Amino acid sequence: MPKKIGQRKTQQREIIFEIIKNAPGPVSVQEILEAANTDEQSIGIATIYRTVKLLLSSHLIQSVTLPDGQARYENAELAHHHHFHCNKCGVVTDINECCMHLHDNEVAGNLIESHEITFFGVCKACRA
Amino acid sequence: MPKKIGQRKTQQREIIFEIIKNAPGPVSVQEILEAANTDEQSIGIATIYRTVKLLLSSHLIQSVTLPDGQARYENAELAHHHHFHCNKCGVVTDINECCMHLHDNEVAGNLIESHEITFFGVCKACRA
DNA sequence: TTCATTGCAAAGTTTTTGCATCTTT
DNA sequence: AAAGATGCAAAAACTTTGCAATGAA
Repeated sequence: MPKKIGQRKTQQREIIFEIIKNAPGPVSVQEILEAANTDEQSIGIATIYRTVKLLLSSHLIQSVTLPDGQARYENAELAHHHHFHCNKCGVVTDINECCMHLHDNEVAGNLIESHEITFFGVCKACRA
Repeated sequence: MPKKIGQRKTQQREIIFEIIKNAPGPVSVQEILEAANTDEQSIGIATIYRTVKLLLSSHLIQSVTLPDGQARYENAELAHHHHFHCNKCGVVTDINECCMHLHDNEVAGNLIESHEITFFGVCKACRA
C-alpha cells in the first residue's frame, strides 16, 4: 500500500507524519510544531498546517476532537482505541482497552456502528 | 441547591443562562450572541465569553464538542447522558442510557473521574 | 529545468484583556 | 458608596494566504 503524501515527498512531510505516527496519543498543531523544531531541523508553522490538511485529505491521519475543543491528529491506521485526557496537565493518551461490549448494537432505536469514548481524570504522572 | 452565578446576579448572566437552558441542543458562542442581541436587548461578545467561562467553572453548564470541532454548551443539570450522531442525517441526540459501568476507576494507571461517549450510526428515523 | 513546496510576513479569525463607566448590593 | 460587571476597543492567540525563494523529480 503506497503512501502518497501530496505530489512530492519532502523532508518536512516525512517528519510531520512520523511525529504523528510515533506520538503516544493524538497531537495538536502546537505539539507537532514543538517536536518538529529542534537544533537540527526547523519547520514553519504554515507548513505544519498545510501538511496536516494534506494528510487528512489523504486519509493518512484522522482528526480527533475531544471535549476540550482542541483539534488533535493521529495515525489513521491505529486499531480501535479510546482517549484519556488529564485534567491536570492536559496531556491526552491512547487507551487500548475497550471496556464497552456492544453485544447490543442498538440504543434507543438507533443502530450503533461505532463509538468514541473519552475518559477524564488524573494521569499516572500527575498522581505521583 | 442555590444557583450562584458569580458574585452578582445581573440581567446579562440571567439571559445567557436562559438561552443555554432553553435551547433545543447545545449552543455555540455565536448562537448565544445572536440570541442575546435582539431589538430589546444587547450583550457584548466579551460578556458572553466571560459568562460562559463563569458558568462552566460554576458547573451550571458544560461544554460539548460535536464532530465539527465547534465548542458548544449545554445545561449541566441534564442527567448523565451521552450523544448519538447520525451518520446519515447528521442529527445529534441525547442518549440517556449509560452502558458503561466503571466499577474500575482506574485505567492504564490513570485515575478516571468521568467519561463521555459518542455513538455513531443510523438513527431511528433514518432506519425507517 | 520545471513546478510543487517552503518560509516569511501579512491578513483573517477567534478569544482575551485593560480600563472607564455602569449597576448591584 | 463600594466593588463587581459590562462594553468597547486594543491585544493576544490561532489559522490561512500571497509570494519570492527553494528543492524534488
